Amino acid sequence: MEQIKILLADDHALVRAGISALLAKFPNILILGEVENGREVLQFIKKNQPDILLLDISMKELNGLEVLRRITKEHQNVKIIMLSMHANIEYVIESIENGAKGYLLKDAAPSELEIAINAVLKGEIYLSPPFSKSALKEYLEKTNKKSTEQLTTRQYEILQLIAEGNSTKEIACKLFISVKTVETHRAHIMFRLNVKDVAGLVRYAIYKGIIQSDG
Amino acid sequence: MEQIKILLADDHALVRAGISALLAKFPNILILGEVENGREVLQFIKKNQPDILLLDISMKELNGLEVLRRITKEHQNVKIIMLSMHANIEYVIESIENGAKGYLLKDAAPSELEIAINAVLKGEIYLSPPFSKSALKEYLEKTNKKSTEQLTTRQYEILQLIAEGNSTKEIACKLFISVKTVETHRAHIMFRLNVKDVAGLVRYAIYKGIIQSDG
DNA sequence: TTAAAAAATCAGGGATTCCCCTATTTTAAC
DNA sequence: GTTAAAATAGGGGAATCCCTGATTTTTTAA
Repeated sequence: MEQIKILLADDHALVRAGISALLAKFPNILILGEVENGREVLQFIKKNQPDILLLDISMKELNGLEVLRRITKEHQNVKIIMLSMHANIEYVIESIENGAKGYLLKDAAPSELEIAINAVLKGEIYLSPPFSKSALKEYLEKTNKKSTEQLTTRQYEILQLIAEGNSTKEIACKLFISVKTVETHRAHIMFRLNVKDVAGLVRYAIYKGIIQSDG
Repeated sequence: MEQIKILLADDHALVRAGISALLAKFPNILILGEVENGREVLQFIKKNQPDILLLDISMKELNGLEVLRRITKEHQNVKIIMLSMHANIEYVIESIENGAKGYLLKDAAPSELEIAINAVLKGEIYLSPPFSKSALKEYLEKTNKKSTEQLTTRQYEILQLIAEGNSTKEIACKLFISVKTVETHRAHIMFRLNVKDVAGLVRYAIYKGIIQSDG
């Protein structure tokens, strides 16, 4: 039996070591590496090809969803299972839409780990029990609704600059566009996200992991 | 060698199983039980006497700090080590003041677990490295109340309103003060916190837990 | 391939806010 | 009882925000 190569990403060393210890019980599983934030995931994955990435959502530097978006574009061969303490259906949907093959609650029974890993290796999608059935329904409903909460690359770029604290003028300079254009973009972004002020944009950006609240 | 009896309390089954697996490597450690919330800790401890309680802070039902307060009054023989993902010195101080013998970050290296357990069994107090040395210093400084990064009640109140997305005018109305006063307050707050825009205020507020990025 | 939709660009003008400075009153500290 | 800090507020100019409207480019769909 060939070994399953796994990369484990979680920002809490204890949790990481724990899950590692759990997985060590299975002889056909090999922990290729452990990393503690999103940035390290991207670095690691450039040099190594794990079969499965166990990816915690709440990480510093770059959060899991953000990492997910960046990886799935270029590394389709890596199957990603999200690890999360959030039982929000929104996270599940967002994860699956962005190419994750599984969504595992930290609340889950340890035995689920093995089940999830085997499932995604077979090409299936695995969701922790609270979701499984209802999730897909809601998912289908949402896909018909165009997922309003989606920004274009440009809008995303500008949102990031705003949330980082750049003024309208600074953004205009950096992107070589007019102040007026930046204002229009900001208005569009706010409309899309259903937010009415800059504070809301910053909260959204942090919530989504586009920027970090520290540093 | 006598066995060390441990009770493990954490609301995430995976994490619990992981730490359990880690501890299982030590023959002189016995996991007396695992529980998933504060209420269960209290129930368990009525019937069994672990030597050590590994107590996660963020749990549903009853959170760790609350459990800590209730247990230390009646069960002084149980040594409690807090488990936490929060690196806030405030939590550490609160924990130790309420009778915890240790404060372990989930960020900690797995080897710390053993070190911490041995330390508290000897009657010492163990804190995760980021604190250890600086913690007591900061504690002493705080009791003297200097800390530049401290806001007045009014400033705190206004910071919160700003970060929640209220405009200057809205804040002025809510607090029955002039728009100009709000502006002055905001300037003072920014000076204190060394930030230069509203985005920075929002990031700070989220970082400090004054507001949440969701909801 | 062409027509339609969406995205990206920019502007005018008025309301609002921001920024720097100054200033008074109230409250705390020593 | 003097000093220091906090809370209050104003003037004035620069910058930003908000709404409407518009052009060009790109993407999507028929």
